[in-house]
Amino acid sequence: MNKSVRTRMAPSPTGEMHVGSLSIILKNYAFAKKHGGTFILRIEDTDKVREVEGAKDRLMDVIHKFGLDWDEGPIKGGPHGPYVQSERLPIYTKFAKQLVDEDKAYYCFCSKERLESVKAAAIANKVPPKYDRHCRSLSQEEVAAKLAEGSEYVIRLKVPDNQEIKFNDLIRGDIVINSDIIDDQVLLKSDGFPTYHLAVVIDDHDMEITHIMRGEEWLSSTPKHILLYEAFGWEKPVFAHIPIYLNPDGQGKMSKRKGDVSAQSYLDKGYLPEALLNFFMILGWTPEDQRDIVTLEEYIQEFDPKDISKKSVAFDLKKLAWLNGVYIRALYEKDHAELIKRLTPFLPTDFPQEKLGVILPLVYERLERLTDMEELTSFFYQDIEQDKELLLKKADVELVKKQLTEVEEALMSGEWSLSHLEESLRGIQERNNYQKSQFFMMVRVAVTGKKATPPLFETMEVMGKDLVLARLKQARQIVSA
RNA sequence: GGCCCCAUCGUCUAUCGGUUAGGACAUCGGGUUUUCAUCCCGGUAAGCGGAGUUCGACUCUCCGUGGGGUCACCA
Repeated sequence: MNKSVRTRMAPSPTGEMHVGSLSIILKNYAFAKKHGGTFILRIEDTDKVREVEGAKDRLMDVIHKFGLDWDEGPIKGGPHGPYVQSERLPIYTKFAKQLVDEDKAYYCFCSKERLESVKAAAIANKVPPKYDRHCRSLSQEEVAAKLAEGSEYVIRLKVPDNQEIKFNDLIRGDIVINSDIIDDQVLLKSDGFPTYHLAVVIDDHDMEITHIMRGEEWLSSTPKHILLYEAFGWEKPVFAHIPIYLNPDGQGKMSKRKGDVSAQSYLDKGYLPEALLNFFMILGWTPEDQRDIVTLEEYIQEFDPKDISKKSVAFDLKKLAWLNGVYIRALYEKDHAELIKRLTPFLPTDFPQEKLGVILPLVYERLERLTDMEELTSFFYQDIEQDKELLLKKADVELVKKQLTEVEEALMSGEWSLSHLEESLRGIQERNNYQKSQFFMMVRVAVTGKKATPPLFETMEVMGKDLVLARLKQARQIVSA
């Protein structure tokens, strides 16, 4: 292709960034980068009723948090601005009027009430609800009169009768739809704002978008856009409708009812942005060699939208969790300091920061999410309560008391080192021929209060002599009680 | 319901007419180990159904069935 690739993502500031939207941003971004093209961010804020305060900034903020960025768009600007639709109103009005002048669109003065009753009647008669084109046949004089008296109006597209509308989708191939099922679409709303359909077509053309990669939910409105491109006589971009994410159980598109849908919420839950990105990459697309771990750079090289799977995919949380663990372990190996930095916001306020460096090596490979850190390490700095039943598992009171006393005495003296700890405890176990699993598990529970912990000796070393001795004493009291 | 899209292990996928249908996650079992985790090894598990086309269909066609999307002065 000789025309430089230009892709875009156009979120609407009506809520938080959806994981599906972010995934589509990733694809548009990667495709543009792969071809040395341009990725554009455009804000589609034409619905003033649903707009949410601050949403626009959070949308942009989240994109940055995932390490992505746009080449043209809000903040950055660019040769095709403004990139916020509410700042482009005159453009839409101009083109809408142009369509009316060319007899490709018309004024409609129908009241909301009339529209409602037309719809209700259609439903009652079990026919597809559709505008009855009441105003399509208004004479020029009638329209002029209505306009003169200041009646509210919208501008609707004159959709042709029984016409085959064809377009090609990069992922699905040729798609043909009969125009009869398309309503005379509202292009310009009575508040003067354009509808999505008018605005996207004008902006995508104006911003010279070459490839539209968007969610599959837009597939059925693409014919409307095709009609508009043809009405304006504009060249059509390449379309690629990307399958949507289904709930983890595979039932229906992702909904708040069944889990988190905002990209930010996954960050908040301790997923690494790069792990999430990797997850988006391999959900519905596989690299040639079928590997699961793909970096952004590799993705840019290898990704091709035409290879995206056609089917909607379940948002498999299990795989995400696995991927996140892989990324946490890799980050630890690569850059301790960076992992510590990422972990910090997830630590409780009483966490002993100065000990993080020695605690982390003990637990990092047990972290599936950054939020796991608290649960995994709380016994290092918070009071614990040992379970008597657990302490006495596979042994009786007298034996456990004896064992605890022996351990206490052994650790009282000598230097506090890993080798000393190991020699002492192993010595006690071997000399008395204690059952390994019983003895070490008992000590583990006594010292940490937990059945599952990092390696015992290392853990005790990091805890320090005072704490360990105190815990042993506490355990002895609980057993005796 | 109309229209559109889709259909291989539980999940995500490989296969692009001829394979013992492969991989990853999950799951199960084993090894390493004082627990958990990591790591290593192994197992269970799939072509929705029915007609065609073909020497031969998971793969092509059609019809069912199932799933998803969409039918606003929302995007």
